[in-house]
Amino acid sequence: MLNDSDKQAQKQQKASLYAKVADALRHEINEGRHPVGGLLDTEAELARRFQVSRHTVREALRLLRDDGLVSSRRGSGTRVMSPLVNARDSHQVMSINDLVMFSGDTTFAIETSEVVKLSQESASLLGLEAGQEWLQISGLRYRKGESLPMGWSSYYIPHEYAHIARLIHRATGPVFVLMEDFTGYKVTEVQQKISASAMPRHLAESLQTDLSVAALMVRRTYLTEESKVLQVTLNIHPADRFQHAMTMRRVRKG
Amino acid sequence: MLNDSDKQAQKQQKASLYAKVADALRHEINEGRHPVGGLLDTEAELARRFQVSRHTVREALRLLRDDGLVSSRRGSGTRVMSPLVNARDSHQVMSINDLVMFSGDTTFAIETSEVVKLSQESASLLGLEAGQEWLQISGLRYRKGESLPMGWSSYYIPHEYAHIARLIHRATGPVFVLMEDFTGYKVTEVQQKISASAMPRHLAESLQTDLSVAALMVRRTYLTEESKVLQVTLNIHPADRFQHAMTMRRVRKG
DNA sequence: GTTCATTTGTACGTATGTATA
DNA sequence: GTATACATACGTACAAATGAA
Repeated sequence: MLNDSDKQAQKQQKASLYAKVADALRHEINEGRHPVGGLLDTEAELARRFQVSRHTVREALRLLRDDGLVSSRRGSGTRVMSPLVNARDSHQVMSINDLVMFSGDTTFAIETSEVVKLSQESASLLGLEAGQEWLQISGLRYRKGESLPMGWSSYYIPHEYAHIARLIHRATGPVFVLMEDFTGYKVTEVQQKISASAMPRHLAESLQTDLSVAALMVRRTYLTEESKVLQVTLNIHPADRFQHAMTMRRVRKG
Repeated sequence: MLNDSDKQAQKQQKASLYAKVADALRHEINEGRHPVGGLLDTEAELARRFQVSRHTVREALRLLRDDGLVSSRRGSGTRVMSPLVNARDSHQVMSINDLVMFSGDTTFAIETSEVVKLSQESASLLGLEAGQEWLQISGLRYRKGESLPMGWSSYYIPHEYAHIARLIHRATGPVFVLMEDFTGYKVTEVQQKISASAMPRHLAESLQTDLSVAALMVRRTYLTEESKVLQVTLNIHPADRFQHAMTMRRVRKG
């Protein structure tokens, strides 16, 4: 049986050069040799010190950046991040099972596609401003092979992008990916709100359900870096046909 | 005002070369030009096609890999991932607003604390096996300063750890942290299921609500690395008093 | 089972662009 | 404006894994 330092040594021996450099720097940072908030040695200095090329140093620093341990800025340098921020356990990584719902598992039967002016009521439901115009695409969503719809989906898209409506018909992946592709914006934040309510009267018939069944409402707002709303989706499900599942995992450290 | 393609073009013009290559490939994949599960062109081919160096192609592919869109294997090639798996949401970092709920914001008024044998019904609700014995701690949860309860909370803990019940009374942070501390296990995974239902008859009175109001049910299962269930919590909220909010953010690099 | 061409991974060198101080 | 430091991009070479002959 190998002890820890043996194991570590063995590990280091097999590791790539940039991984060794990264481990060395990680160790130095953890030991407090580089003050938090301070600048790390420059890439050129590190290359000299470890007797490797700058390329190798950059690959090593990339690993540390991916771990949130350091942060680099062009012209400035590479800074050691606060351990409060890095801490790896503080951010948990989740796989969002139900976003998968929007790919191959389900089909979306579009019923309406039109530009609408938001009423006070629907605006508050969507978290948008009343009176604004949005492209609204609505329809029933079915699980593959099932005849009862799993819910009613509505997409709201800024009316200036109304022309991508036709693309959504043959879309395979999530719609917001299409939106990113065609607007040039990048979604950096998704806000999700899940609530319960009574079954909306006007949907009971299409959903082939009873007004006594509760509804699960899932609203997602897709925001760009500049906080522009690129898309809002609202999904309304009969309580007995859908539940929102999610798994959070502690990130394992390298 | 710029139209879409102008904006996209402008954005592309400012972007780095490898970002442009990545965007082009992303676009091709989204359009279905590269079959899912199939091999992408080799790095050398892409370099020739885009008239860039292999280095630039590799940087572009790195972006796509980070997004989970493709996956590379030495000796084999670069494969287009299933859209079920990719969708880049696989690594998103979320701040779980509602887990905060269990700390300072709210108070928990314990009403019952006893070891129960799970009925078939409650077992299926909890995702546990019927007939097993669990410590059940239940009570009303209040927001600070409010007189109406925001919901009914139940904690289920393996009966062999029943002695930590008394600790929960004065607990400040999340209960599962206590559990980790006293069992020596570490929670590596939390499964969450959110569903809607009718208001359970036996809770309407304590919650001071009406049977006509729907209920939002949030179940969390805390698992150790060995998939041992360390804790299950079930929260039942009147639809008008609670909604589950969550924010997902793309991890920023650099 | 071995050999061999293919393909990605690692590592080096060099040069230039661009943001920062 | 100038020097510095990271970012981008070109090139080359070899290592290691893969898969087919």
